[in-house]
Amino acid sequence: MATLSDVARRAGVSPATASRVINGSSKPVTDELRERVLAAVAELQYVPNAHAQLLARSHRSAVGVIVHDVSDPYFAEITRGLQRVATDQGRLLMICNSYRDPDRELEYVELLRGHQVAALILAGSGYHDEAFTRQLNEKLAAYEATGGRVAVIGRHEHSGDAVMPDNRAGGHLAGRELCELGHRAIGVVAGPRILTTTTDRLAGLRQALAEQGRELPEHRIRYAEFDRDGGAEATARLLDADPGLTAIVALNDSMAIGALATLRARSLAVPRQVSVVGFDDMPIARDVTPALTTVRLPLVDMGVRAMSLVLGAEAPAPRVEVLSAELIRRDTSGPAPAQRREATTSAPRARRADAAS
Amino acid sequence: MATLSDVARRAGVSPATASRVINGSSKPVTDELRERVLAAVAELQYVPNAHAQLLARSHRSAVGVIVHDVSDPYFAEITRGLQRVATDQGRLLMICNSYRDPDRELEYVELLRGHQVAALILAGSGYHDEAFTRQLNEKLAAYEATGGRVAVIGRHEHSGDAVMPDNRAGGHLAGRELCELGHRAIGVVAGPRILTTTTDRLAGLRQALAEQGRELPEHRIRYAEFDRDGGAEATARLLDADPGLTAIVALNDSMAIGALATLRARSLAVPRQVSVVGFDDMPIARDVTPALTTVRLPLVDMGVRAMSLVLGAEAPAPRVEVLSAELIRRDTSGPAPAQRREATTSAPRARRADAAS
DNA sequence: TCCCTGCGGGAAAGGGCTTTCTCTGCGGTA
DNA sequence: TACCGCAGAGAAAGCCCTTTCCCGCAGGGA
Repeated sequence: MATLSDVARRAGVSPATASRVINGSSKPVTDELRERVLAAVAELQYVPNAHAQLLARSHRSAVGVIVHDVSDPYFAEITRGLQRVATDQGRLLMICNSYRDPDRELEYVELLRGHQVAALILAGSGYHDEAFTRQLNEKLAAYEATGGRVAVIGRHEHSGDAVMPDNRAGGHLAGRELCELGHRAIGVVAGPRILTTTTDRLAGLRQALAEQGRELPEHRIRYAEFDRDGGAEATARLLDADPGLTAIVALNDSMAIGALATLRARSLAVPRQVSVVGFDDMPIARDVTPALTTVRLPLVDMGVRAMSLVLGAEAPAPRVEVLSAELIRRDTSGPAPAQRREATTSAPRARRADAAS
Repeated sequence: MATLSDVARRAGVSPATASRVINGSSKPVTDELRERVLAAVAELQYVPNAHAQLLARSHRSAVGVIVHDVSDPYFAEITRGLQRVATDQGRLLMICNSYRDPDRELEYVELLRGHQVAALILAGSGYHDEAFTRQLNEKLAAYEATGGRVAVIGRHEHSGDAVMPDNRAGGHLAGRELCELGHRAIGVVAGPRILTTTTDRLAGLRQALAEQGRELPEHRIRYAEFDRDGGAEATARLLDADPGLTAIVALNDSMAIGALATLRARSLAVPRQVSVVGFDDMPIARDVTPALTTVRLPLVDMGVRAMSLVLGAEAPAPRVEVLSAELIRRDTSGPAPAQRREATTSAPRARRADAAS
């Protein structure tokens, strides 16, 4: 690899001058020397060693991002928002997938810190895990102590600024909608219970039911992976245990798609026999058939805000921005079938007649 | 930020010793000193400066990857394959999204070279653009000349090893299937014509029709962006121009999903009135309704192979691995409706009666 | 007893770049 | 003419690590 001094030698100038030409320094250089340097760069196909540069100018310009998985639409959208702002400001993003592994999350914080990022953004649910939360907080605090900026998206329990989708309100929206449609036997296809996102959404849902004097018994909840297959499987378990269900809330859209797959496999008509409500409003939600009723979160905006917070002026105290959820009515939700309402027992098909309550 | 010498000073040892402890060097260090160093590291929350490390050990270990967009399922799957191999070998991946902007692609090659990556992988279609292709090739050659390894996925026109999905055979598969189902009025929803992927797939399709003595007239092809909205829009244009179409081939699954949306909006039954065949077999293909008939490409495997090539032994000459495509029959394809076959003119609805040929 | 060996540790030389500081030579003012 | 100031170029001091080379010392063989 050609180095700067190779270029300088070839151009017959000092490395200092070469550097100035290459970086468009404010220090003036005569046109003749400039030309010579540029020519040498072209001839040698010179590319500056980024590590050496980064080391020399102790600049911190890149921003580190830790997400569950960029190719998961939820995070893809958030990342889009992050990128938009970062690009505007000429910042490079270093994106890391934690695949929801707490240890990996911790490692990535170190890694990114080691890479001298100017700021750190963690997106994705927090964990109900005291020890881990404390550890992560220590690391983040240490990073902030050295001038690093931190923002989290969708997790409240950490130091630094936070952008929070209103998961609880979203859960409430879904619950209220189904209640108003007359559903009483509502099952929930939930993500891992260790995630705060799961419990927050569940809490909102529970509250909506409570307002109608109902409750959400634990046996009507199935926890599984937060993805399509998890949703399919949880739905199957739910239906096996309680065939009288008239509605299913999936705690994210991927799971909802899995739920629809299971319902289709069992020839249950959506929404005539069973309604389905998702969560997140990922782009694909409108393209499944029937189009998915879901709770929309302003994902791109969440990314934009987080990045703005972290690149903007420092605040005396951590800021929290809550972004609200919105119900998007499409075609997977409809009135509860009269004859199926509140099929309280759980024997096979037969008992769909007893309209309870 | 604490530095290595801070740690060393605090532990009362030399930086050399501190470094050895921290990196688990082969050189032995007495337990007592080791303890002291480790304690100092913990107290100072020391994290080595990655740039300094990378500069000091001139090790090239990371691998650069340039894709269109990681959150596009096509590339997400490929990336999964790349990751798998890279992780196994303890390599870090630097992933860059070019968003199909040739200039950005060129920039990223430089950027990654500047970051001293051990290898470079470019995934995604090539361009029909001589000037660009030449430029990129020069850059890649310069990189290879300094010991860098290069592999491309899905583009043939560059130096370095190549992993090629058999786009042409895939197009042929789709075309033959539709011919066998009796379709004669076949429209194509294509990606940008500047992409070699588009033209390769189209060529295969054309060949399949030619084998049946048919041809694919240019007016039955609509070029648009390689995404859902592009597919929806192209389908609309296609249908406007030629309402007698009984089948649509979309040149990737995202476009196929857009096509399904347009068909649904126009109340055209799939596959009864119109068949649809996609391309790629992204995960979502099985979850749309009707489930998408498509041409499967071994995306993950493509990633695995490319990374293996690039991290494996160097070959005297560039290698090319061609991976074959496979037709996946699902529910969007069916026999051509008898009365709609080969509606050759293009006036409005009325002429669906003339069953030609 | 002397020399050699080997081990644990430190000094110091990079690695490639940026940037401050220094130096030279020129034009302009007193 | 003598001096000042400044523009343009280079020398050199870092930036933070890794790693080679070297040194001192203790133990073992002759």
